[in-house]
Amino acid sequence: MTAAANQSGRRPTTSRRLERAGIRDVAAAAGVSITTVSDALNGKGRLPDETRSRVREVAERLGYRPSAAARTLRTGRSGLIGLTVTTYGEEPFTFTEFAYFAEMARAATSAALGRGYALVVLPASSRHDVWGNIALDGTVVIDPPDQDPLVSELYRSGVPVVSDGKPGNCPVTAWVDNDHEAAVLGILDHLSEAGARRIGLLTGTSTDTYTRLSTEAYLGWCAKVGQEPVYEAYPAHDPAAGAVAADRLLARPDRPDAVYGLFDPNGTDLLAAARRYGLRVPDDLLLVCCSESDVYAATEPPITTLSLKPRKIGTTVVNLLIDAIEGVDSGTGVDIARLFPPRFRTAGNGPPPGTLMPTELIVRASSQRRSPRTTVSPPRPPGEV
Amino acid sequence: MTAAANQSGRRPTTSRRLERAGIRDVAAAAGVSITTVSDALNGKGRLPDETRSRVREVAERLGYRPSAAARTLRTGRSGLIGLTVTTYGEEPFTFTEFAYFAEMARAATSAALGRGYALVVLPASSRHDVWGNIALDGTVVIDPPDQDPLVSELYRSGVPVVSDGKPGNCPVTAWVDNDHEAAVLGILDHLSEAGARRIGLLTGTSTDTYTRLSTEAYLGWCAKVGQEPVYEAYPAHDPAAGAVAADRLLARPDRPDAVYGLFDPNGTDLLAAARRYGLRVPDDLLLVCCSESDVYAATEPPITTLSLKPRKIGTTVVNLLIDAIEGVDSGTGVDIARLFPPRFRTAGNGPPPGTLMPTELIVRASSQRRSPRTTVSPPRPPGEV
DNA sequence: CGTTCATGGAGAAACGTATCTCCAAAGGCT
DNA sequence: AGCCTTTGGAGATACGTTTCTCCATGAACG
Repeated sequence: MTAAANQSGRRPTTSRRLERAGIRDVAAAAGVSITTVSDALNGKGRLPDETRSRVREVAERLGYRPSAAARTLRTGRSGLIGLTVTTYGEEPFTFTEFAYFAEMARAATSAALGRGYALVVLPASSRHDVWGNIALDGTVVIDPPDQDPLVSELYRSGVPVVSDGKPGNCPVTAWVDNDHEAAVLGILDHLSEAGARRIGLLTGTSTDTYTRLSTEAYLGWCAKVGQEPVYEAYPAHDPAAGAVAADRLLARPDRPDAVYGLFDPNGTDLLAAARRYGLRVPDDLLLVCCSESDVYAATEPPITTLSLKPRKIGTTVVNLLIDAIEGVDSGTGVDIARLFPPRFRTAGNGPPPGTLMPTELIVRASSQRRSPRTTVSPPRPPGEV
Repeated sequence: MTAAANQSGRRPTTSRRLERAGIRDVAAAAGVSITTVSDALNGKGRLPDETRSRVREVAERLGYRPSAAARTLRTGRSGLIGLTVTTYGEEPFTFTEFAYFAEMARAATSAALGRGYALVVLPASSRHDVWGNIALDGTVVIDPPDQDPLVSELYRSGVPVVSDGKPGNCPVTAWVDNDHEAAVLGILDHLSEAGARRIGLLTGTSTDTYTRLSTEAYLGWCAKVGQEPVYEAYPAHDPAAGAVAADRLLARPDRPDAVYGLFDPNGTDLLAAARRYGLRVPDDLLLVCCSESDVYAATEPPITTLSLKPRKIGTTVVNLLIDAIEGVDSGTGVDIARLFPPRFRTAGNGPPPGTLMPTELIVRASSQRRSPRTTVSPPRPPGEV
C-alpha cells in the first residue's frame, strides 16, 4: 500500500468507527490535500480565496475541530500558562492575601485570554506528576520564596517564568512588584502631614519580600527622622493573631498616635482595639492599612487604605510573560534582550529585569484630622504610566 | 537508512542542537529500546526491577521529562479540566457570588489536583479559538444559562460536562446543586419559630436557577401558611441597587418583621436600612441572608447566614466529572451508567443525573429573640453525608 | 527429546497536525 | 521560441509518545 493510499483511506477494512473528523477527512471531502486544508484554515500559504472558503465550509459542515494535542506537539506551543500560587500549609494562599490574589488572578486571566492564552491554576504543592504532565508555554509565579526549587527547575528547563513579587534567589525571566519602599514612605509622610508625632507599624514575622521591604522602609524612615520605632510583628497567616497584635500595639506605654498595618484585616482589628482603649479615630489615632477590600469605605470611620493595584500587576505579569514566550516586545519597557535565558547559563550575568509598579493610597477619614482630600498617590518612578 | 538506524540516531549529520532529552536519548543511553523506557517509567510491561531502576536512573541523569503534548496526542488524555465561569458583561462573575465562587474554585482545584488533574480557567466569553486550542478531558460549568451554546457544543463533541447549578435546557453529563427549596423553607421555619409574623424576601430580577427556585419556594410557603408575600426584587449584579431595594422593603406600609436576603451584600444593606428606620435587630426585625463571608460573624449584631457550602459543591462537581472521564464510579452515589452520553443521541432519554447538596444555616443573633442556639441545618435528603 | 510457558524486550504503527520541499501549469518578457 | 516568475497545491516528514504485536531465549515438563 502506498503512502498516498494510506493517507486518503486509513482503516482499510476495519469497521470505521464514528469519531471526530480529522484534517484528513476534511481534505478528502473537499477534494484537496491536507496541506491545503491546514493552510486554508490557518490563513497561511498561497491560496485563492475561493479555495479557502470552500475548505472552511467543508470543515464547518463536518464539525472539524483541530486537535489541540497534535498542534501543540507539532508547534511546541500549547497556549497554556501556569499560574502558580505559593501555598501555606493546606491553603492555596494566605487569607490575608485573598482579595489581592483574586483580583490579580482575574486580571491575569483576562489579559491572557485577550492574547489567546489560558491560565492553568497550579498550587506549588501540586504533585510533581501533575506539573510534568502539562505542556506549559510559561509560568506566572506569585511571591516565590527564596530558592524555590520549582521555579529553578522550570527556569532550567527553558520555560519562561515571570514572578509577581521580586524574587529572592531564584532565577526568573522577569519580575514585577510594587514599589513597597516608596509606598511606605508615602504613607509615613502622609501621616506626618496629618499631624502624627509617633507612627507605629503592624507587621509580619515572615520573611517574604513584601514584609521585609516594608519593614525596612519603616525602620529607615524612623532612623532618618529620629523617631523611635514602635511596631509589633505577628504571623500574618494566622487571622486571630492579628487582633492580638493590634491590641498589644495600642497597649504599649509608648503608644503611637498613628498606625500603619501591613495586612488586610489590620484595619478592622486596629479599629476594634482603639475602641477598647477609648481612642477616637482619627482624633486620637490615625489609621492606614494595606487592603484591596472596599469594606473600608463603609467602616465607622472609613479607613484609609493602600492598594497594591493587583489588576495592574496581573496584567503586566501576563503581558511580560507572553512577550517572552513569543519573543515580542509589546512596549512594556523592559529590556527584551534579557528576557531569553540562555539554556545553559555559565555564571550569574546580573539580575533579571524587573518592573516596579506604583501603589495607590486611598485617603479616607481615618488618616485625616483636617478636611479630607481626594485620592493621592505616592511618588512613583519616572516613565511609568 | 533503515528505520532502526533512524530511530537510534536521528539528525545524522546535522549540528545536533542541544535540546531537551527525549525518550530516544534515554533509550540510547541506557542501551535499551524506547518501548522498555516507556514501560519502565510508566510501571507497565514485564520488566525485572533491575532494568526498571536502571532506566529510571538514566532518565533522571539526563533530566528527561516526557512531552505532555505527545502523551496527550497518543493517549487522548490531557489531564486538564476546564472551569467555565459564566460572565456578566466584562466581569468574570457577579460580585455577589464572589466569595462563593472563590471558595468553590479553590475546593475544585484541590480535588482535581488530588486526582492528577489541573484546572484551566475559561470564562464562557473566551474567544472561540482559545477554547478550541485546548485539549480538555472535561469541563465544569458554573451556573449555565438556559440553552448555553457553549455547553451544547461541548456535550455534542463528546466532552463530559458537569454543571454547578441545575441546568435549564442544556444537556450535561451530570449536575450538582444545593437544595434551594429546602434551604428557603428551613429559613422561613426558623424565622417563624423565632417569632416572625410577616417574613419578607429580598430577591433578584434575573432568571437563574437559584433566584427562581428560592423565590418560588418563598411564594409557595406564603401560600401554604396564608401570608401575603412581601418582597422586593432588584438586579443582583448591580451592587448599588441592593441597598435601594433593602430600603424599599423596609419602607413599605406592610413592613415585614423578618427578612431573608438572597444575596451576599443584603445583610449589610438591610442592617443599614434598619438603622435608618430606627429598627432594632433582632428585636424589631429578624435578619438572615445568604453569604459565605464571615464578616457577618462580626457585625453588630452578628447576622445569621445561609451557607451554600461551596467547598463541598466544588469537590463533588470535580469528582463527578473525573468519574465520568475515567469511567469509574468512586461512590458518589450517582448512576454511573448514565454518565456516558451516547455520541449521537437520538431522542431525549430523560434528564441527566443530578445531586442535591444540603446547605447550612449558621444561626447568629440577628435571627434570635431568645437565647442563641448552636448551628443547625435544614432538613436534608436521606443518604447524604 | 520435543513441546509448552513464562520472561524480557524489540519493532513498528499510530496519534493529527504543521511545514519544508518540490512540482506543474500558466502567464509575462525579451 | 525560450526563459523566468508567479500561482496553486501535493508529498512527505517530523513532533515524541504509547502500545499492539511479535520474537528470542531458556526453563519446565511429559
